[in-house]
Amino acid sequence: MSPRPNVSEERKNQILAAATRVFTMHGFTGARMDDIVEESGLSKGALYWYFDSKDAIIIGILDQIFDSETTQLREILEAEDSATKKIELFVEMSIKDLEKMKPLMPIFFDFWSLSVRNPNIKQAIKRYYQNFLDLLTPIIEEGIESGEFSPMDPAEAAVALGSLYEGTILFYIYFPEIIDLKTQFRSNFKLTLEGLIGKP
Amino acid sequence: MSPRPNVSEERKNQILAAATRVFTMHGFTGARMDDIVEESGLSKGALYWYFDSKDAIIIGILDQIFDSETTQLREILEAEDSATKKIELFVEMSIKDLEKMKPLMPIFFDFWSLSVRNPNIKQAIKRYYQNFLDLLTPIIEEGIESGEFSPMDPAEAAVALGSLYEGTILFYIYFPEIIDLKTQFRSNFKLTLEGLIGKP
DNA sequence: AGTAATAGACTGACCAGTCGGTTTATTATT
DNA sequence: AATAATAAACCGACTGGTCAGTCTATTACT
Repeated sequence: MSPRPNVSEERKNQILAAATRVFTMHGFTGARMDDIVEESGLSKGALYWYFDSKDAIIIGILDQIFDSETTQLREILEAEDSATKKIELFVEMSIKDLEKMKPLMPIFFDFWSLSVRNPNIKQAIKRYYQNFLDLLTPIIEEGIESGEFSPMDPAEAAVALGSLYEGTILFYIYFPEIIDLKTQFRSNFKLTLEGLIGKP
Repeated sequence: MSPRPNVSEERKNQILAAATRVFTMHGFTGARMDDIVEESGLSKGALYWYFDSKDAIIIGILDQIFDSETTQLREILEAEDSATKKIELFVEMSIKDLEKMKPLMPIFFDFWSLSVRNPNIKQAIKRYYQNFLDLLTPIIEEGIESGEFSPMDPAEAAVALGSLYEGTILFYIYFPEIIDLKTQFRSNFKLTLEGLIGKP
């Protein structure tokens, strides 16, 4: 038995939450471990007790974000709807998620940038996108089989949808005053959905 | 008058070329000024004679890339083609450009990441995307007027095309073994083009 | 002679990670 | 019930190395 109550989970979350705030403000490179120390209300020793390095903290954050994201996405597949309806559901759910993610978006730039040099981070991101594609592909297959969509390569179409998703976020980051995320998102996917359906 | 032959332009290009190579290998943060010194075959004094700071070098690179990019893009507008044809031309030209840009792609992650904290870099990127949108919007307007495309907000559609463009590159970076850039690019834009055209 | 250009040793701020030590809750022993 | 023993959790001063940018000296050309 532990001679002290186990607070590991609580502390880890405390540190990840603090780190997320600090990274949001200063970026990964700009953030100092001492900033996270201060923000978390703990000490340097405590930080390094729970995480081996700055890198380990960022991977912790990534996993946290990605876990919650894909769990929700998976629920769409359960629905007994048409493929078109599922895609629409997916868009609406993404919009909701995006609102929560807004403040985190700048961190993603850092993640992408770090992933070039750090295989662990690269793997984490790849896993996430792969999951994304694995969820969309069967929906499109389904739509083609049912005759809702024109014949096409489902994997390719899934990448198209994913690209649109990520690209829209990118543009939004640079033009938040011009782009209304919800409107733009709906209109982008409406366009592509019509492309999927094709001409009769 | 210069008491020595003017080598400024040559030196600047020499430095930017070296810096591009070094950034590609190590990323912006990971690259040391001494690396660029070595790669350029010059000295630290020479580097700082031509560029005030590391930041100044990155902005130099950005301008170089963006200038060549938008110049080509502008030529499309000169063409006396239908809007559909112009979009197709744009896609084909983008594909050609992309091949050249492939090795530079990881640098863009750094640029995006840096732009969060650095207003100058942010401005440079915004300018580029804005230019991009300004070129696409009139093509779409034209298509709507001529009846080629369904009625829609041209600015919104331009953002959709831009998002697709950037998003596709993003996915390609993570799945180069699965995605064939040319095929994917063509199929993505074909999809959206059909969406633009809409049902009769 | 005068100036643009180049060289590279040096400085000083910065910061990830370490390490010896301290505290605290729990269990074992008297 | 008091005390000792134990191990997890925590603290923060310090180290060692890194690196952008500076500065003084030198070169090469007109």
